[in-house]
Amino acid sequence: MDAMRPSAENSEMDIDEPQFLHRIKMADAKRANASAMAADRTDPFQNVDGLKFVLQKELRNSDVGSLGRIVLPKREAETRLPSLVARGGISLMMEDIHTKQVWAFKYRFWPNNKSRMYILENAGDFIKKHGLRPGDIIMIYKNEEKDSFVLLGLQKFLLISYNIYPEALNYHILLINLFVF
DNA sequence: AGGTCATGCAGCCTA
DNA sequence: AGGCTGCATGACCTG
Repeated sequence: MDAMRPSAENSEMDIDEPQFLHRIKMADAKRANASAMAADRTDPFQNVDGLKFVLQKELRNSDVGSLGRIVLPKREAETRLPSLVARGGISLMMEDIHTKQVWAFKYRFWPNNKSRMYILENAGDFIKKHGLRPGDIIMIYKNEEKDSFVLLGLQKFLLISYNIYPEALNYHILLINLFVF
């Protein structure tokens, strides 16, 4: 299982290489990595077959712990998920593509200083069922035609459909192949 | 400096 | 007592 996880960055250094060349190389690699990370955060698999990237989250200890709630990134949540007026939030139905199990999550926010924190609640069973751990990634896409969403847990190659309107559940099976790497 | 977010934790609830 | 809810705190990041 750990073999599937990202390995640590290769910091091995070419001893024969002049020091300045090595530094330039490392700086370039760092920049490339940084821009790749930035791209991931905004739109890693942009607009595939009508599915628009909404957000991704690398799961933390507190996300996969016993509380069953996942903190979502604020900017993407506010701009790309349904806006929340009441702090009680909204209920979301999600269908597991493999088991056809339908999960009931709750999307809500907490007041935090003068701002908000956005939370996906009742995620404990989902986390446990699929063995998600710190470092695993979930991603949410939106199907704009159906005004619905897709949720993925990357480490386990899970494909979960998530939508506001329960009648629109079958639309993204083709995505599976995109995430087998 | 101000914002974000991972986690701490008080107080309520339930048994 | 122990778990859960709802927010508070503080480390860290960004501009």
